[in-house]
Amino acid sequence: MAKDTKERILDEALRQFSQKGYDGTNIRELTASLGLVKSSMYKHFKSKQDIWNALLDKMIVYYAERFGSAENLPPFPDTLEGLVAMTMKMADVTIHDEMIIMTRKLLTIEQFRDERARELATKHFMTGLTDMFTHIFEGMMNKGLLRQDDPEMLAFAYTAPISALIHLCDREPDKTDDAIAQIETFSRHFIGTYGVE
Amino acid sequence: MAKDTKERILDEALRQFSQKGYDGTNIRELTASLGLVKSSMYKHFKSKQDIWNALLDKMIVYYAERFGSAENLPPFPDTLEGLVAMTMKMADVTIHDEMIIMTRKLLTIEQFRDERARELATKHFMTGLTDMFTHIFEGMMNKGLLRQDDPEMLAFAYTAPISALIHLCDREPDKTDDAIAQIETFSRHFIGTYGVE
DNA sequence: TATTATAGCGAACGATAGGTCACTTGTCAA
DNA sequence: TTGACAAGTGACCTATCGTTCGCTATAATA
Repeated sequence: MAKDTKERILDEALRQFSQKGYDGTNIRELTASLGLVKSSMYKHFKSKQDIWNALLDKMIVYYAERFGSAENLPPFPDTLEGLVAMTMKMADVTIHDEMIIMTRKLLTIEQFRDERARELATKHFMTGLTDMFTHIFEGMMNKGLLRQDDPEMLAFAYTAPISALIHLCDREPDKTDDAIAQIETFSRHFIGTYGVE
Repeated sequence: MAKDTKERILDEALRQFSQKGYDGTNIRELTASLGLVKSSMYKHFKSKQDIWNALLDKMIVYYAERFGSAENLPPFPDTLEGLVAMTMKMADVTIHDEMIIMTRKLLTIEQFRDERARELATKHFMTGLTDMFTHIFEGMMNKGLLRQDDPEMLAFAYTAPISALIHLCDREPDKTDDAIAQIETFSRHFIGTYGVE
């Protein structure tokens, strides 16, 4: 039950920080959401800032485990339709998984005030996606599925619009269905342009 | 001198809100930056929230004047190189103009907590750019400069990556030069793909 | 010149923030 | 059975927040 509370505090902190920001979140509300009183928090963390630090540590570890190693990369699609399918699968997860949504919101909100949040934001929103798809597109070009081109440029041209639509879902959840449809349309347009055959 | 102070408060509020967020900004520091004491602010605004409201009013008016009317649209480029030039000109302004940068940061930070900030964010970051380039690409397709295609899709595919690089500059100003170079490379790659001849 | 509105000031307000501390409770090992 | 420790509680501290108020200096108006 002990470590559980520490984890529950971190979970609730992610929830509230991502909604109201670090400054807009107060310990009393945070702990009250867990059925605790604010002083209880200090049995698990030294300070509010300490919660923030632990939360970012956790996010960094999670990101490294999830996207940092080559083993966790998705397999290269062997058809153009496979690329669409893989894209839609990834989009669906990243758009609907509440934890991932909150992480993205948090990084978006706090990127200008916290150094590590800034670094993670660039990884999450730009380089991570580009790197992943650079590899995928390299593989697909070698298999003759994609027109020969600069794979990194194509990866960027592919992921940036999708990323923009994901951010739109974070901002306006009502538009989620539209955005997902747009992602698929965009993906098909992309393979229509760069796909072979 | 009277209205001047009111404007100066709004300017400084934009500066501090965009750096530290609404909650992270306090009236004492804000007014002190203008050589005033905090109570003087209340001669010009009813409350802190009132500053926020006035600031968003101003931003909405500014955006409508700048991008809302057809007259202020840039002229259609009549060469592919003209598209690159126009893109780089717009990117240069939007990346280096401090007021625009602060506006973008503010909308990024506060988009999840303020309804009007959310709406403006979607306009600034998505629909505004897409709409503008949809028109431009329609014109260029009619002139035979761009391959016949869905102009809205192309506009989205063109502006989203550029927008992502602009956001990167906001987050990591050190990478500004790289990002600008990337925008040009991307723009040329785009006309290489969709340009005629 | 007398009057009035404006804009600034400093002191003070209540509310709330993060944080500390002495205390209680429950668990488990010695 | 007892002692130690972890986890939770409520009272309390200090700092700071946004806000109000009475005062003053100035400048425009009548």
